[in-house]
Amino acid sequence: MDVPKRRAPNIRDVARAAGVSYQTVSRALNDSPAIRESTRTKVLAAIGELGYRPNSAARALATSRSKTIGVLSSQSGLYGPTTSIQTIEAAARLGGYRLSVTNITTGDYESMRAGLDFLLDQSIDALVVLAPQDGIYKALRELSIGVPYVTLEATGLDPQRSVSIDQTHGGRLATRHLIGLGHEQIAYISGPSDWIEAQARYVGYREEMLQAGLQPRECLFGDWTAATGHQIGMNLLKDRDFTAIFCGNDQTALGFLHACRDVGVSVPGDISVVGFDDIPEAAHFAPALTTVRQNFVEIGRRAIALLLSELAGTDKLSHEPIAPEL
Amino acid sequence: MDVPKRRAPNIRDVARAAGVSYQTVSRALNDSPAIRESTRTKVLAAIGELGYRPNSAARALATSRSKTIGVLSSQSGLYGPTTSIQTIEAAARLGGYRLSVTNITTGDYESMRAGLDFLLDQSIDALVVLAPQDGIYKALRELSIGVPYVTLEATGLDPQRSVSIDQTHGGRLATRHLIGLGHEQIAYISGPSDWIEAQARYVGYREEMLQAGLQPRECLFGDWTAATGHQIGMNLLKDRDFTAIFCGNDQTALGFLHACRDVGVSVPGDISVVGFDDIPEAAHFAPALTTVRQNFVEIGRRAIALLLSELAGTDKLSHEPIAPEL
DNA sequence: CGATCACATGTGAACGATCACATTCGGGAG
DNA sequence: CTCCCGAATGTGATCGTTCACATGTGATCG
Repeated sequence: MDVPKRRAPNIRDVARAAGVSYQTVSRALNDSPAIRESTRTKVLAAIGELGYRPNSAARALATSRSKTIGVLSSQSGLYGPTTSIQTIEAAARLGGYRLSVTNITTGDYESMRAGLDFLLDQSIDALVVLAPQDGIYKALRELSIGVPYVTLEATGLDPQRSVSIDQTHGGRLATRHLIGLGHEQIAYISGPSDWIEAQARYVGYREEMLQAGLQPRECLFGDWTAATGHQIGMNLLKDRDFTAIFCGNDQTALGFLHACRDVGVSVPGDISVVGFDDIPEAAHFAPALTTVRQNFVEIGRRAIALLLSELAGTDKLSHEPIAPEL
Repeated sequence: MDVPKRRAPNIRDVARAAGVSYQTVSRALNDSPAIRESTRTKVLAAIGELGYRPNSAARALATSRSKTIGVLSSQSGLYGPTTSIQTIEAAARLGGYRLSVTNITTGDYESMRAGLDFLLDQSIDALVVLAPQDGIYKALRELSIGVPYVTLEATGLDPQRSVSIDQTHGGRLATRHLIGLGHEQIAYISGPSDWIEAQARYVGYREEMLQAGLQPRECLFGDWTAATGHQIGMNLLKDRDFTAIFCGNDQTALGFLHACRDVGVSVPGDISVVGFDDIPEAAHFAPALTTVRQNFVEIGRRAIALLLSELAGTDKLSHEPIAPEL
């Protein structure tokens, strides 16, 4: 019977090879203390010999835990979410969890719901929501999630389950910096209007302006891309009734800088520009960009720490928002 | 018995509610043709009422197909891989598959192997390898994969299972462009030395130089970041024994442009710069960058098409490398 | 020396789906 | 009216693991 059956070895094959019962093998796999060291090594040897890999589906079925964390993410090559997800993935893997990521291309309610539905069909153990748009709370409410979840970068609406950087504070920082340079006419280019954090940054901008006795300007909605930053910039620069600008993210700022070059306006001579995110490229823009750093790694770390501790039944951790820095 | 048990409804609960057998429910779920339309709707109604979701673990166990595609990806906020993965995710979801992504931070053999191991433990149905570094083939060879897989952006070493953009051709395009501008001393900044596609681009550069009767210069290894581009640039510009440079990717080019500003060298007046990738920001650099466009979306699309057709048992599709464009 | 007890191991029954096969039900042909 | 056949539905076994509990095995102690 040396004919290799087309079937992968299972726990009983290992048991037979090791001369023990299948349950003993199971114990060896799960680091049960109730097993003699000698038998454990015997079992592990058999496992190595057969090239046995535990079947995760069977395990998931028996334990009703899939060791999978679902991630709903707004489609975006954006630096922030990407960084956070990578951190989450690494931390999850360390904790024995894998990630199932679903991207949504449009931020509308329908596709959020579809994305969540897709994830919930997968019997995930926990959920990370990195879709910081307005519709998300409605979607989360309507589908009864049934598993622990966190929302990322959606400041404050649901503090118990959200990990975020204090965007309002970030907006104030950026604005204060410009005011400190002596500017009084400060424009603001935002991201899409339905992004929660973009709204929060505007709030920070607004508060800081009012506090300094200055007139906040209207919020110009972009889409986080350099192309839009450029386009809005070209429009703004026609009038040029401002001396400083706060851009919702660094890509937008890059586009704006480009517009300045096109029109022959010098930065920071004629106009001061502040970005947001501190992407690695920002230091190399022309000129180097002043920007607000967000610790996306910390975001990811906390998100996963929160979930894992909840999955392990430990007490909840702290939820204080993370402070950004200039 | 109206007490809601803490247990999620299963297929038998649905069957009971609909007044049919569990097998009939299964048939309704799997769009079996052997079921009357009226019973199907009856079953679907019961499903909706109970909020039943099929248990994917149980299904995976019974069918021995997990509907999961594993992705091994080199850690990178890099534009290319990120874009490809997003495309893959969308296409996979459309085909009913979900993605399990594992990032590796260092490109060494050990962590590749660990990453693959982690994925193979998950009973994946197929594998996408987006880790275009030298060690990957060894790792793939040593772990017997046992499922269909494709490697992405690892030009040509295993044409049957690889989807790639013709990097050599891309390297030639970029170099030819510079030669066409009349340059004779053309430098080259690469990515890390173990990246397969970086090597291929250098080959293209080299071939094109030789063909034009010019002396190719040595390959300077960076790490795809702007910071390194800047640093290498500062070094290079001390001597300034070249009039043009081909940068391995756009971020590197950005860093190099920064170095040029630092030293007071004008681009493209004194030195011509060509990038690679055509990231969305490239058009907004100062000055706007000439770059080689790679169709990362097409890469992702083909990868998933290849895998899905193999999973469905259809014939293999074409494997021609994708041509980049300037 | 035999009862006790902790420790180590083994056995049956889930988990929730699909697969393979058995059964029922109508309706048309002979 | 019977027989047969295909369409629709039902029943037992199975996938590979863990859980709950039963059983065996030494060592300890009076």
